[in-house]
Amino acid sequence: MKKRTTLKQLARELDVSISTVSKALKNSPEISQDTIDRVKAFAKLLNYRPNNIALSLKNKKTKTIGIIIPDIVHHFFTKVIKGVEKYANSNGYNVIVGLSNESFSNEVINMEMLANGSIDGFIISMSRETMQRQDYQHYTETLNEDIPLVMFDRVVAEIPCDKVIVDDTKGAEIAVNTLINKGATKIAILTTKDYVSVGRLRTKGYLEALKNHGINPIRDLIIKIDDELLYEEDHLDALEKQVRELLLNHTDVNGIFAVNELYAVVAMKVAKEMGYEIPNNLQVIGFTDGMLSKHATPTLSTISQHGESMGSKAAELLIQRIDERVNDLPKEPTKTVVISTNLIQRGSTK
Amino acid sequence: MKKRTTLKQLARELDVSISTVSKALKNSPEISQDTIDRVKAFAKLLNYRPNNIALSLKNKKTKTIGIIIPDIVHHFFTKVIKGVEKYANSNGYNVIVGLSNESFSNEVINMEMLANGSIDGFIISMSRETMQRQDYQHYTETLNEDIPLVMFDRVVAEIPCDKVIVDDTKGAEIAVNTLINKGATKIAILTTKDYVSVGRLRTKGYLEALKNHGINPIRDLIIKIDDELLYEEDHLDALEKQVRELLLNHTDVNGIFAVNELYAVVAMKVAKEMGYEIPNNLQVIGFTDGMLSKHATPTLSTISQHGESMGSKAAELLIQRIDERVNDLPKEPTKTVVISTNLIQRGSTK
DNA sequence: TAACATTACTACAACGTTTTCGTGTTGATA
DNA sequence: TATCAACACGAAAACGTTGTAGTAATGTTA
Repeated sequence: MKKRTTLKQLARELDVSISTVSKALKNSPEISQDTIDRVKAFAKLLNYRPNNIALSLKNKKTKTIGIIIPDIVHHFFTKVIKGVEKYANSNGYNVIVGLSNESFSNEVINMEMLANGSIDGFIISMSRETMQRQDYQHYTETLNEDIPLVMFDRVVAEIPCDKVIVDDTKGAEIAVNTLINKGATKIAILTTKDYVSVGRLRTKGYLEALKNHGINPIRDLIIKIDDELLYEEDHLDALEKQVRELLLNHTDVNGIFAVNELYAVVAMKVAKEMGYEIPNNLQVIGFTDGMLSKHATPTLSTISQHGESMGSKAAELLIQRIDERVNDLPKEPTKTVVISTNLIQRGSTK
Repeated sequence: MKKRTTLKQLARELDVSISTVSKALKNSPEISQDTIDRVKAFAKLLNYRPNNIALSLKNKKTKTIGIIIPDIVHHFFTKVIKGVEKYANSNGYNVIVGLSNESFSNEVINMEMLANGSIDGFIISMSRETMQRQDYQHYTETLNEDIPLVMFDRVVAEIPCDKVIVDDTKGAEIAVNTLINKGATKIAILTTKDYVSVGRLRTKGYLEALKNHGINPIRDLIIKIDDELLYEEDHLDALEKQVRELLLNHTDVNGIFAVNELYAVVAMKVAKEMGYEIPNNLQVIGFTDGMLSKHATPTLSTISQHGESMGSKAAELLIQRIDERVNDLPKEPTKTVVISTNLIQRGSTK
């Protein structure tokens, strides 16, 4: 195995000490200009570059942050990664990605793998299974070990750390308000089971909007979908069936709010098949702005989540914590940053 | 800053040497069962875990692989990452993701950042700009430094390294053959500029299929799209315009082969607006199987690229090379693995 | 000319591991 | 009782850096 150029090699060949080489490369005033020049020239010749690992060991920081997400084949998370990368890179940090695949044990394993000194801090969105089990021990342990942690989107109040979320409730409210203002009178919601925090909050927003307009919620119009494996396999059939039943039993539904893009698109598909005309007699709004929204027919109006901003913000918060830790600064109280949502109007609303 | 438990601390508190602690934790026969038990109990108590960075330094390997891709907000790349992660993780490797954003300099910077010992090897798909400039110096340098490199999808013959590709030509041929067999007689192709290798190869397959069926290619039907920023911003207008012109000037086009999903979906949209009925008087096939294909109306028939398989395979090849290097094994000649494509029939073909 | 500064370097410890090579204490054997 | 394993452990080097604390060889000052 060929070995990379090290200070030691340079020192030996130039017949000076390792310290001298190190200092020369850093333009230390302790070293004569002559020597500096010689060392630098030779270092360039051998294409010397300092070994990051050695530096990490010495400095006790890796300049790497770990991001753990439930699924990478998902536009929102991908946007977040992009935001994290951007901010991290421009601050000299690298990004390690860990995928939990919505599984609790994968999440734990991934975190343990990285918590052994490989990273300076975590950015995490909880896996579905973790939310279900409500087992947050691995987060607590991480914090106990004084490894900074920032949660985003799927967060949980019990963990005392910085968080980045969107105002799910407010976003949902805006969506439903919009539907109402545009004439929808009977609005259904496609949401997730309650253990998914974002689904729960968005449902709350839906209910509040109805209430503010004096509309009584109807149990039948609140469809809580079991989204196990939804994105991975083609388990869309169940979803389609539920939407079909909804529209059969309540033919006068004229508004649908879906807590994600996929539900909205599937709902539009089913509705179209059943003869509904979107947006004429049925208006639809989704949540999260991705590829599907832009290219569906009709194009889908959505509440945009600004994933990239969330990512940058999370990275910013994390790096602040890292600095705080490294420089032994007093600990700021934990923050929760709310990224504002906004409605992107497209073809699925009037 | 709170410090993690180290061997030294354990040693001091247990009043034995560091070596003893290290060996005890590894069940060395040199150490008495008594001591082993004591050490282990105490280590568990203090939640000791070995410092990865120190191990990396000592072992001269990081158990981390770097993957550099042009864009993460892209279903195909995301699938590849998933495949890489899966294989890597189950072999004890972590994955660092670097985004070039289709920019040459970003690619170079990212690689340099990681080549300083942070990773054991690279998995790369070239940025568009790199393909344009045909400047491969950073790849060559990486290989010269004996850092293993595996390229996928967007590869280039000049670089002597393992590669994972799909048979773009064959895939395109299958697509066009299918269109012809299903009755299409005048088939257009939406492709990229020639410097994008995959576009060039897929165009080649298109031409071969036509030739095999005795159909003369028509220059006007070969639309080479300048896809700068296509995915990032809404520069779809230009694309739409080109498709519209095509369909206006050649109203009898009854088949379209698009070298990616997005082109296909946009083409379908424009065609529908112009009154074409898909698949009755216009059939469409795309390349790459993503979210859009599954949820477009009609659903899009595509040549599947099997991104996840490509990722796993790339990871496998890379880890083999790493082992080869670490164990000073003789170097195998470089391989190019071709992942077979297949047609997924959906609603856009008869 | 003795005391002291300045210059231009080198030695060494430290970061946290692993591993090789000791070494002192037992108990058994001749 | 001297010799020698076997046992249980420790010292030290190595991985590649950085930074502190020396240290010679000059030059400057009183």
